[in-house]
Amino acid sequence: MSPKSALKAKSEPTLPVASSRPTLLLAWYDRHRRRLPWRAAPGEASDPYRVWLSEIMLQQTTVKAVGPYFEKFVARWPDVSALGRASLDNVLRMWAGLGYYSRARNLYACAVAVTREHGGIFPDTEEGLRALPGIGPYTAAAIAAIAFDRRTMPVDGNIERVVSRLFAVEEELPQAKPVIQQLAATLLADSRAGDEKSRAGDSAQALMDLGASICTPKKPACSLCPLNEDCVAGAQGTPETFPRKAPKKSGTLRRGAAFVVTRGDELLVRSRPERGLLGGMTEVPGSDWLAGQEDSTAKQQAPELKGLPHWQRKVGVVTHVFTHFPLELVVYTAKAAARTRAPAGMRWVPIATLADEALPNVMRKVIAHALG
DNA sequence: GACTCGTGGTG
DNA sequence: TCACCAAGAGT
Repeated sequence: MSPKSALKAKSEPTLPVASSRPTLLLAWYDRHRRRLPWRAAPGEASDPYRVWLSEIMLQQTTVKAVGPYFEKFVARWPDVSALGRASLDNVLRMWAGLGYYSRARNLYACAVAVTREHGGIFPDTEEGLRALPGIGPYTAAAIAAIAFDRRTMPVDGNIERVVSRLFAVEEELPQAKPVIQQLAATLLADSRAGDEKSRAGDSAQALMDLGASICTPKKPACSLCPLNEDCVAGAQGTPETFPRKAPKKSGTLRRGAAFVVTRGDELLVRSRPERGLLGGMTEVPGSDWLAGQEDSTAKQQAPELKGLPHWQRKVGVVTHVFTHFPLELVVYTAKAAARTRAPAGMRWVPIATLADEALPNVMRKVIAHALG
């Protein structure tokens, strides 16, 4: 303990330690923490592999959506070396439906790197973690704190919201990120000398649990909040107006056509380019997806399929909303003769095994619309 | 710093 | 309904 803090402690002997925000936060967490599949039991060491896997899956994705995927992954690949020995195709198939598919590619690349370059052991520092594929500033800090008890504060959307309310940060996001990062770090409990744990991971997860269950985007339950007493936005009665941010523009509608061609009990599919939207995932052939495109224009774009007779347009359209644009697809179906060969770059797959394909949800919608 | 990148839930 | 949001990263 430094002379300065010793002096402070002596001059303010009546200030109860338990009233500090970090302490209140941890006390609340010990009572109300969520039980999640990737969390170690209280007092037990957490598995860096499970922490890493969950953090990647949880990027921009809800706890509820991640649950089944996490269980599937750890059942099939119980450690990072097992995942590193898998194939990218199998990883993409297991990831299908969870979204943001570049995460799956980076997940696999990271597992290979840890297996081959780090002997199957994750780096235990923020810097070392940050150098791995798919691990950015947030995830590096989260793993360092949760898995290795490094005294650092990861800042995600939850923590941005909690902190911006607690201190009534008027600056808009994303400009406010550095300020929020600094303020968030003040919520870490002090490191004690010797064998005392910093509990940085618990502090971070406490803020996330708080953001998920009490300090919610809309209608926060301030009366249940352990930090209610010194929340500036709460005192102002305006917690919902934080964090400040500029309104985002919605994307322009794009249209396209999709062609569902069957050959008996098989379906014609192809793989999308490795980079870009739905990179590397399976799709049925179709037109480009363009703003202002007419359905009749979209239908022209299938030169490889021109030979097929009896095209039938399904009534209605399939709609899907991506992060930055909504999409409308018209669906055409055709039946190919028994021994029709797949055009270059395409292949026939049994309809019965479509569930095992790396099919993004928008394609599942298209196929269901066509065949259902 | 501004875009790109999925999907499902919410009020 | 629809805008917003969710344990963000890569370019």
